[in-house]
Amino acid sequence: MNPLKELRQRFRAALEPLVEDLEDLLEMVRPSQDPRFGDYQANCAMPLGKRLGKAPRELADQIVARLEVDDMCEPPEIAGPGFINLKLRSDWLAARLQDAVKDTRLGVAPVETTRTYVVDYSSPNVAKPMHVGHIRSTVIGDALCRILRFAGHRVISDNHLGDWGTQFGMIIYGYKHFRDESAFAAAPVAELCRLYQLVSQLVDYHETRRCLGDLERRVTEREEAAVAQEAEPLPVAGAERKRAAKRLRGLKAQVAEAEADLSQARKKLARVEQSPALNQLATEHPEIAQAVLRETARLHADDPENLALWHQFLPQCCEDIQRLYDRLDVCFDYAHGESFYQQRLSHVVQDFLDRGLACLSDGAVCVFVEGFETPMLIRKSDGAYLYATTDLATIAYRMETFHPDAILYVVDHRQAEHFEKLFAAVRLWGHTDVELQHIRFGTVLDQKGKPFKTRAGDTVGLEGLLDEAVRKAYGVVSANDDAKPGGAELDEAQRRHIAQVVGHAAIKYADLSQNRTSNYVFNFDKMVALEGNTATYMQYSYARTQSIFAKGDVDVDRLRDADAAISLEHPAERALGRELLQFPEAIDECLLDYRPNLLTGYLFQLARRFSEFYQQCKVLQAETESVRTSRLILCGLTGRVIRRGLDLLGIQVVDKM
RNA sequence: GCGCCCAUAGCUCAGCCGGAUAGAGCAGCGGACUUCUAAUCCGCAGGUCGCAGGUUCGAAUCCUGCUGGGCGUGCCA
Repeated sequence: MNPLKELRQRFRAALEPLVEDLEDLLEMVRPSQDPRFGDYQANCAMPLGKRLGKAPRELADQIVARLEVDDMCEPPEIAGPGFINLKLRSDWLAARLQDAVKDTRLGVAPVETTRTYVVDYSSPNVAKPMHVGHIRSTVIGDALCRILRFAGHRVISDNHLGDWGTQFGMIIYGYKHFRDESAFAAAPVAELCRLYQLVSQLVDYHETRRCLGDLERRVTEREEAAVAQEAEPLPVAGAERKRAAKRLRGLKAQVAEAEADLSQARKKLARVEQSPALNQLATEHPEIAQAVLRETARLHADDPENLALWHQFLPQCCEDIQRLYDRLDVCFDYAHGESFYQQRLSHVVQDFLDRGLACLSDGAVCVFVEGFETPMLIRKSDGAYLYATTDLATIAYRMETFHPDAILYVVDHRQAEHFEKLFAAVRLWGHTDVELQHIRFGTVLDQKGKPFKTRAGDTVGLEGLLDEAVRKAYGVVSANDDAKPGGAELDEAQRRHIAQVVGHAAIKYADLSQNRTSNYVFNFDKMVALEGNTATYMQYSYARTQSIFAKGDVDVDRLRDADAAISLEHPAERALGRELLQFPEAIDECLLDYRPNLLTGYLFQLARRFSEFYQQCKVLQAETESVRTSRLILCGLTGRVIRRGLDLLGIQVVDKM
């Protein structure tokens, strides 16, 4: 049972005779923020008073008089200007807890109307090794899928792989010119990866070489502009003076930016030029960028040789990525990459043209969308298609194949405008009865606050990151085990297993516990810190629930069926019990705006309540047998809610830590 | 230039479709280990919620302006 939902139902009955249109009033029934005001509070008397022109306190009296909550709550109290404070009765709490104990869904009722969701997330470029930038989409997307499924929805997870772009032209070119036959035979994935990076570096080298003059010129121009601005006499008046100062600051920042770009470009060049081998390759392949594009174009034109290579390489590339998904415990129903939609692209463009939704401009096919100055391009002037084209084709396919009620895109916030245009174009195209959501999240930043760059080289590989987290977790697990008063309890294999679970969880949780819309500063130490609001704290709490059963030799399942009474005499018991009953509320809240951090927040609160309870209430040595049983049941339910909650986040638990 | 996002404790952040005295974690200080696992708990200290107006019985939350930062901005994804 969802207590909040139940209370709102009761308020609905009480308010209906008083007022029409009461949905917004019902939303004002909510959990109290301060325990002194009870468990829930209704704030609807004040706005209602305004609406009806009556005194809010008087209305609160009327509402309370009609409110039938005797079975559920202590007598409601009216406070301040007209707050209605509600405290749940302990016997009601205890009865609902018993319901939850017997319920495999822990009191979370399936949604009344099942919807079909397509969730599009992770979407790595299969030619490149996955790096830290892929974490957020993968982890958040996976968590949302799990939560939606648990809530009772039909969920189709789809990994929109980047498997058809220039990166394959690079690999193909590299394979044809640079491959090391024996390395390829021994470890094809690693060799393909090397080839990609080599070609990418050479392309980059020539591109940078070509732009160097522009970069130098830009620095000079900006310096001159800044000097000129500085030479201007400052206006005397306040606002004008401020504006001038701001302009100067802006110009100086631009100079710094240009200088940084230039110095980075020079470093890039030096890296190649200082290596005789690379330098030679660069000299031998001056037109490599164009050659790569030609290989890509041949692939797209169904050239038999390149297509065969693509068919050979694709599974090998995916193998590498799959290993990471296995480690992360992430899986997809479908992995329809860009290549899957190739045949449809020309039809999409033609359809837009035929219906007059798109037009030609400078040789490119454009969809103009209201509210945006710049159009969405769906075909380049050279005839090539763009990712917007693929996105449109993908939506059409999903609509006819899955008939979804909603499609969620778990993608970096920097693509917000792209999605706004895309969604608008889809509406023009006629798909109006589907919820399209860009589940945006903040960029992963480095320590300096700069976005991780995919090309710049210095990205942290995802695999190494996971290894490091596991390594750190191993250290902490061992230290904790060694420090146990009765001596260490875990053997080497157990420690390693626990370190795997704890390390991976640390990385996922660090991401999920943050509001997805804010930027995510990548901080290794913070990620794997094993204290505070972390997965480890939750996992530890879970392990403690299990260790009580082990120590007391208690059969949890038998206890569950025993129908024993639950007592909530101690404040810590009551607080824990109420928290446990709010699991359904946490799920609801979380799905309202697709924000997993609301679920982590709930779990953290629950784990804290449990720690308090654990500290203050002896379980195995409880005063009486019935209190002991009651507390054991609370421990059992706590363990199940934590385990289930973490499972919904894609995080596992262990019985001993 | 235009558009979008952000600004809350020393640090990292939560709270943001209006509710009572703004919350956590980390760091700091002081307590609690003959432990049902101290990876814990209790207490203290820490704040002009960027600034200025406005709407309201009531604003961190909504509106306007400003300041500071980030991102995006027709043929990359």
